[in-house]
Formats: sequence, structure tokens, C-alpha cells
Amino acid sequence: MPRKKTDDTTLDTSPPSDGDMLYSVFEDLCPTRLVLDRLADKWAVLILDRLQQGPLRFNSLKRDIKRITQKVLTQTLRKLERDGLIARQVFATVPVTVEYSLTPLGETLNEFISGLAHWAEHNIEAVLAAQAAFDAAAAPSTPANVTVHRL
Amino acid sequence: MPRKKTDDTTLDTSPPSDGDMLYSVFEDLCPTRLVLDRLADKWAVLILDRLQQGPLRFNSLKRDIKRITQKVLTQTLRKLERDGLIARQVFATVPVTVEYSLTPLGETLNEFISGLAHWAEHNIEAVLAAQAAFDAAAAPSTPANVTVHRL
DNA sequence: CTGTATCCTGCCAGATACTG
DNA sequence: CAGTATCTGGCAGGATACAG
Repeated sequence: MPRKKTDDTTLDTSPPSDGDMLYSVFEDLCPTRLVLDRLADKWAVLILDRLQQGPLRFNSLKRDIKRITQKVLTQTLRKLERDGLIARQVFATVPVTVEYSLTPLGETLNEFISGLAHWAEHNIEAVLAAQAAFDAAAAPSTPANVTVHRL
Repeated sequence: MPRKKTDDTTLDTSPPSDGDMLYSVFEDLCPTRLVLDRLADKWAVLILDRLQQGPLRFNSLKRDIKRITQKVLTQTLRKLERDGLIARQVFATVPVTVEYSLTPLGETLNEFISGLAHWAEHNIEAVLAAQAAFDAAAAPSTPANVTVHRL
């Protein structure tokens, strides 16, 4: 069976379509949302990151990205290929060889991811602290000198 | 009932934990992943964007972000609050009033989102073109002078 | 107004088996 | 080696009802 066109994760059918603004995050066909949806995919980011160092074969990726299944790896690679972020090259060796690499477009996106990673590492402390504070306030299991009575 | 500590979407229990690298996207507790997981949330980005113009009340957000349900709005606001990205202020008016606003941390993150939006709008043409080319190659329903025979 | 509590449903990741 | 096909369970997200 030939490759089927899997239109999922691209756009959803927005029934009411009550909007009259164009190209907004509030619209379903917003470019930002499309990109965000790609970045939303944990595995996609992992793959993009992995390919930063150069082209890799299918099983190399599978080995590197531990705990990813063949199916999900294939699906994610297809999506990235479809978006023009990675390139797929087949070599007619005896057991066929397939190599994946970043396209120029994929490289520019990767730069953004790097920037985001930088932000994340720079601010992770603050986020973690905020979470701890929030949790402490919400669930004071034993906040300080408070005695908890249980039946 | 007091607010419960909802630890979902924060970290998952990684059973094998086969990694010996620290702070990598390959680790589950990678800062980048944490941030990415927030951005992955469609509604979260929408809220962050909405708050860019200033503080908003719960129902304002609900009205602005069409098609979001109360439950999901509340959940998302809690997550963002927990991460220290937005602040929640309660006014003891007769029907209680609650206002949400960006924290400084949230504002810096928003700048990154803006950058990403810029990239998206700049490159959406290329992505769309790549998708069209991919689909055409994968599903040549009637690519050119090809006759399709059906029973 | 600003939530919480339930129930319900669809979709997607994971596991598994098979193929060129 | 690099996939495809199929089944399944869990859970995020929607709808709805109710409450302080």
C-alpha cells in the first residue's frame, strides 16, 4: 500500500468559524499554532536536536532516543519531512539504508529551539521555586509548626 | 475541599532511568522539556498572549478565548500560576472578582513566543509549500496525465 | 462570578507481529 | 534495515451540573 496522506495534527475542522481576524493565534490556521504544534511534540524536538550533529539513519535515531517506538519514530519523521524540516534520503544498498538530515529550514527552527533551551536553563530555578511555593501553599501537609490531626 | 496538588504534566515517572547525562533533552527532568510542555499546550499560549495587553478577569479570558471550556481554562490558569508565569489576584467584591496577569517571568517567556511567532509567519509559506509537495508526491490522485481506473 | 465535581468520548502512544 | 498493520488502554478535553 502506498503512503497514505495522514492529515492529522495539521488543521482541525473548525465548525463555527466565528472569527473575522486573520492570522491570529486565535484562528485555527495560525502559522504560530502550526509551529507550536510541532514543538509540542516531545519526540519531534528530540529528533531535531539529534540531527543537529549531522545526518543519522533510522536505527541510529531509534537507539539514541531511548524508549521511542518504531511507530512513533516513523510517524514523527514523516511529519517533520512533510513540513520540510528534515530530508529523507534512501540509499539502494542491500539492506536498504535511509538517512535523515536537517533542511536549511529545519536548521533555522533549531536555532529557535536552542534559544528556548537557553531561556529554560536560565529560568528553570525560578519556575521550580514557583512550583514549590505553589504546592506548599496549596497542600500544607506539614508547613511548619502545624499539627495535622487524622482519624 | 481545598485545592488538590495536581502533579500531572510536570514530570513522569521514568522507570528505567538509563541516563547518565544531566540536563539534556533526553532526560525527563530537562528544563527545556518542561518549558516545551507548557508551550505545547495550545490554550496556555493563547492565555499568555491574551494577558500581554494587561490583566484580565476569568470571564474575560473565557469570552476572548472562544471555545475553551471553564474546566480547561481553570486547569491551564492553575498550571501557569504554578509555574510562576502568571499571577492570580482575588478581590473580595460581592460576587468575587479574580484577576490574572503576567509575572515578569511570564513576560520574558512571552518575548520568546513572539520571536517564534515571527519565525512562523516568516516561514509559513515554505512549510505550506513543503507540505503540498509532500502530499502531491505521496498521494498522486491525479498528478498530471495519469488516468485512474476504478471498479 | 469563579470555580469544582462527574461522566463520557475520541484519539494517540505503546506493544506486538509481520514484510520487502 | 526500515518500515507497515492492528489492537488496546489510558487519559486529556468536552459537556454538563452544581456550589460558595
